[in-house]
Amino acid sequence: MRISEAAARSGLKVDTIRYYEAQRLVPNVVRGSDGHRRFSPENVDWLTLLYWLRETGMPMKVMQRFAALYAQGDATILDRKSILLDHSRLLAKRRDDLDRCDEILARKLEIYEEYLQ
Amino acid sequence: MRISEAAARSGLKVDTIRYYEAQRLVPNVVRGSDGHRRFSPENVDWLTLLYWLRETGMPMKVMQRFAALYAQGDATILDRKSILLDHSRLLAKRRDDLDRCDEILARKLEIYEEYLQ
DNA sequence: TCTTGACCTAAAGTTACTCAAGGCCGGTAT
DNA sequence: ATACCGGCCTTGAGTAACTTTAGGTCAAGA
Repeated sequence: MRISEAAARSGLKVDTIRYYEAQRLVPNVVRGSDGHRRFSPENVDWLTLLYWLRETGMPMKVMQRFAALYAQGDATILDRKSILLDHSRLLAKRRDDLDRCDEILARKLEIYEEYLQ
Repeated sequence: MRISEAAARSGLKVDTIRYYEAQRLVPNVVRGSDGHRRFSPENVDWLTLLYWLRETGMPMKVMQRFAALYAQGDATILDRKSILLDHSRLLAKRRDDLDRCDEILARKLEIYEEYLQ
């Protein structure tokens, strides 16, 4: 499929996909005879994963390492697993941050209410 | 107190505090006779709030609006309240994103396990 | 007295996009 | 046939939010 559809399906913007490809984050993207990118379902799966990893704060450098491993095939699955497990610990930390921030907001809003009534 | 202590207490870096002040995000910071910044407990409270708002993804522009209102005093509490309520909706969205990402990671890890055993 | 450490400013550098300029190409309306 | 449109292409500049660097002041300790 073409880039606009890959964007719609993955969540990433067209520009971001091109940028990610230039940064070697998206292996195996082939071109049609017109020079346009053609995305396979596997490509789109990968882009979708990148979208969620970025959305939840994985740094570019880690994504690059992850993509390099992915490009090397199944022999790197153990390494990729450990990257995803690390990221899942980061998700837990972020959830804690959200809880902490919620508390702080609740306290502030309480103080505002005192002023308001 | 001095800037390094304000940084330690708020969570922000020294450099970020200076940058935020330059961006008018931190009202009422006074200087000592040596030209150094002096932070009151109220300043530090404010910085801590900024730290958590940033940490949970509030854009700079919103922080600027929020800080401008804060600088104008109690008459703006209703507006500030609505900014914090908006942000708290954003927190909910982010929690959903984390859950969605967790699911995706779990599926990937499951696939990896199949390869690994 | 000399140096160390914490502070200061202004300006350049970095990250991760994002947008703009300019161009190619296939399809459709005139 | 030709004019125009939308979607793709590349390169390069622009942006946001810091972060680092360069260069300087000043008080206190060895």
